[in-house]
Amino acid sequence: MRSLHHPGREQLDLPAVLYALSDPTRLEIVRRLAGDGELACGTFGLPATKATLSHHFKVLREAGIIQTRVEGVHRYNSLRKQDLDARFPGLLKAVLKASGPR
Amino acid sequence: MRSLHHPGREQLDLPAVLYALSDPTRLEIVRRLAGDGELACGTFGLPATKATLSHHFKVLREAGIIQTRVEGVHRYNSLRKQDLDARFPGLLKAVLKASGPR
DNA sequence: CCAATTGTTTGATTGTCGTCAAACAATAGA
DNA sequence: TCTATTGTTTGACGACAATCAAACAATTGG
Repeated sequence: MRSLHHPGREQLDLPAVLYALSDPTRLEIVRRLAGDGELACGTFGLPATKATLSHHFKVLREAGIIQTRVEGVHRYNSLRKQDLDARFPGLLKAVLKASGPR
Repeated sequence: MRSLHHPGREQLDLPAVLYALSDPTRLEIVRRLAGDGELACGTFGLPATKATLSHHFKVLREAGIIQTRVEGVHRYNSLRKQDLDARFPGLLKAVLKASGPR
């Protein structure tokens, strides 16, 4: 399998980040990660096939919003809070707050 | 001409707002409005035809990010700062800050 | 080694987006 | 009234996005 691509902190692009967050499914993924820290792809229970979810994770990953750690047969995803906050201060917090209380 | 559509404050939708802001041209429009207050459509000097710009203004307007006031032959656009801040506290500020200094 | 599990990739389909030229609408001024 | 001026709308085109099924890859357990 091709290795997972994670852009560096300096490469984070605001339009790309906003675009990635503009999809309801991806926004929901981000909200859950914000609450739970680290989650495997299969544990989200969202109404989409695994192929579709894999696509959404890829969009979030390539925008630099999440990072994916491989452990055995699982992929554990987590928010890149520090990188996002360093590059776009207050943005993630505002988006999470705006997306409603958990 | 059909009257200009402006959604109410309560109807502002986060994904739609994030999507509208995810285009570089639209982001630039928002940045200029944030600095200059109120601007006619033709005064932006952006590299696009008037048809394309009209489209971008429409997307911003229908997402509730700007409001357009008709005066004579001009359309004056301004940011809906108060509505955005009421609905999504801190979001506009974070986006503007993240989009770089003017 | 074999089968089950987890997730990615590919190929196809369907729909939307950004862009432009051209036609249109509305207003202001001569 | 005629003519600029300003902006919107329409129609078209190419590019891209969301979705799924099916095939594939990688690991774990028996």
